[in-house]
Amino acid sequence: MKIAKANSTEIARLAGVSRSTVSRVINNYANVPPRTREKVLAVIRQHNYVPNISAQILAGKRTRTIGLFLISQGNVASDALTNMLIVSVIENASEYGYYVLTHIIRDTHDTESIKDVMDIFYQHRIDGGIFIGAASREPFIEDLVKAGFTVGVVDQELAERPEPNRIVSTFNNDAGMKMAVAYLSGLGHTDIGTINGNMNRLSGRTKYDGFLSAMRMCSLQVNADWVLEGDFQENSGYDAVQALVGRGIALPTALIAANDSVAFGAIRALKEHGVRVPEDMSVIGFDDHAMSAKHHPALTTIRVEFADMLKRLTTCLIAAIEDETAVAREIVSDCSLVVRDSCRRI
Amino acid sequence: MKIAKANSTEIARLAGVSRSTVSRVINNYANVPPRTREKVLAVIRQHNYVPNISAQILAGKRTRTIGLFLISQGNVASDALTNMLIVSVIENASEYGYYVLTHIIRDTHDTESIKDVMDIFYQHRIDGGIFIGAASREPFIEDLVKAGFTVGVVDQELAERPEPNRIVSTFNNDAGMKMAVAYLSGLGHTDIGTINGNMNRLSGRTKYDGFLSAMRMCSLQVNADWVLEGDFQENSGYDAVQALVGRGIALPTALIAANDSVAFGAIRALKEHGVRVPEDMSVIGFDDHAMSAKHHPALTTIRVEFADMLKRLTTCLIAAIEDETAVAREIVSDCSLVVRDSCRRI
DNA sequence: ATATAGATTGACAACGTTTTACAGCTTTGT
DNA sequence: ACAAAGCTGTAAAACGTTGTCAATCTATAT
Repeated sequence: MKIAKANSTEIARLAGVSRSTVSRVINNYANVPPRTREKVLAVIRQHNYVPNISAQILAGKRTRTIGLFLISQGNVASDALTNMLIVSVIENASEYGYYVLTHIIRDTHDTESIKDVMDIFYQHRIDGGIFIGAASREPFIEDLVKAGFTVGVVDQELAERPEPNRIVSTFNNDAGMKMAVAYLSGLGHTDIGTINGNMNRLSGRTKYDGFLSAMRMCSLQVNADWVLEGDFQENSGYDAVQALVGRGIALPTALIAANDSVAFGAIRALKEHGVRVPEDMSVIGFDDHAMSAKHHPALTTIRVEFADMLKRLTTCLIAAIEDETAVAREIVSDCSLVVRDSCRRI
Repeated sequence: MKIAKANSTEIARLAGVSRSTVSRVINNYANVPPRTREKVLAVIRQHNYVPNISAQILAGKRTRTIGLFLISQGNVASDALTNMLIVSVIENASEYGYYVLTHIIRDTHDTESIKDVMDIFYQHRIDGGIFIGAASREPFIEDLVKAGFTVGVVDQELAERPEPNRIVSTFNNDAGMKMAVAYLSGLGHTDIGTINGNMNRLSGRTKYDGFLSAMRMCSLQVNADWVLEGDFQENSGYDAVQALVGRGIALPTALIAANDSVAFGAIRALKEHGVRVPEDMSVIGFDDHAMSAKHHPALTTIRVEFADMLKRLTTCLIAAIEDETAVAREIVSDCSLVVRDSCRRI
């Protein structure tokens, strides 16, 4: 069905002015007297007139749309954290009158997938984009930055040299791990193990590196038997602990999980083997997942302010889009230790 | 920074043809000879040329964008189910080369909020929209349908009269409730209670109505003491059970929760009072939340194929956008009973 | 009354594409 | 050799805005 829509010519005709004047009214320019403005506004209201966005963009206006790119690498589906990130971006963008076009990148190594992303920018569908799950040095992001597009990236480390149209938001995985180790060490633990996330992801690697350097800093030995593989999924925590217990070797007294889901899985497996948390084993998570406070035992964890982080990143991106000068290019969010019931003094 | 972008004039000049020919190549028209086509494509590739989408739309093409509208009514944040819905729409739309603009409607009774939504349509930012959490008879949706926009709505009941540009997707809450009651009744339960969702939401009301008629159908008495208030949130299940147990009255032998989160909360409260699930109390959830299989005890629940539902709705919407004739206007998804460990024969 | 500054308005060329109408050039059948 | 028919390619008119420039009013000061 063809949608009948008034255009500015029609409004101008009905209001007895020129299209220019209608445009001036729409864009709130100062040089139109109240009487004329009111007359035009009345006609606009009466006809439900809304300017055609494509025409506005074509004539040089912003799209007032930002892209939100989620790198899925397999598992994007039903995840409360991802939802929080998306909602956080959308709600914040909305505050500034911006819309969000969300796109999922299945595989950053696939030419087709990347072409899709580049096209969104080159088509001029969006004014800028936020990338979650990609490193800011990823080649295609470099390409976008070089081409002059404005991007924001949630990364694990800041860009080596800041560029005006690249905003990098990090949270300090490394510092978080140090908090976890220091806390456990303070409770008297020396036998500390860890369940890693995917090591082919930067966040997996930085967490593990953080763990290693934190252990060194606290003068604790890293026991290779207690460094378990995981993939940020709940089941991987379960499986890792099953395997560990199954080997019949000595257990650590504390475990640091790459995230809360992994910690849940680990605790589930521990329970099944009669290892009580926190009596027999202290467990620390990472992220402060929505369920962590409700979990039994309530999970001690390293809280990351994801929502706030994305909110700040969105705000910065929009600021950079609207005014290319004088805006923060680096956002560092701190982690904090949330002490609940899953750790115990030894 | 100004983005340097080739336009079709430039491509035409470099390829030694006219702009029209470039356009014909881009749009894959038949009447351009292979030699010319190749020549033009080469130049396009070489210069990373991508047609300006606004210009295309302005000249009468589709936006190839659909709106995804989430009605939040307060609680939209960190919810795995919502994420699944969003991802499902985006991934499916992507299959057809469509983009998704996600928008959150905070309050369907707020004029400003509704105006924002209408504007997105009237600006011609999107070709159609999907609404989650609104009834298809909601006035502003009626307005959109009347204005000729193509919309898809996840509703609890089909529209009274089908319209070519309105697609309604339902899942049978009512039938789901009947399955739950019938299952419990089959296990020998007669004392069945329920924890409702928000009664100001259609899904809350239809579930409760479904419960009532299912009880009638199974010739079971509804005990008003066992009809508990909830709001679809985990805590409301906890609170409802706390209140119930606190009253010191006889307990039902089974509870049907408005969704799995509420069931989790209810079970948590039951556990705290030493009421074992399923030994002392059977509990059935609704939705089949991602956590339900992992929950302890694994939750028996009425599974709703949300992802599949949204996928079908998206496909239908796009079909309706591209071809206004001969497309399904009604999508009914069935629920299914997933038997796990939270119910027991009495 | 006149000059002048300032306020208001309108005409028109962009913006980058699609699409229509048509002109020029080949074929093809006779 | 000629007309009809098919191919290619071109020119120009949309599409609906914005923004610049110049023209026209209006009020104020002289």
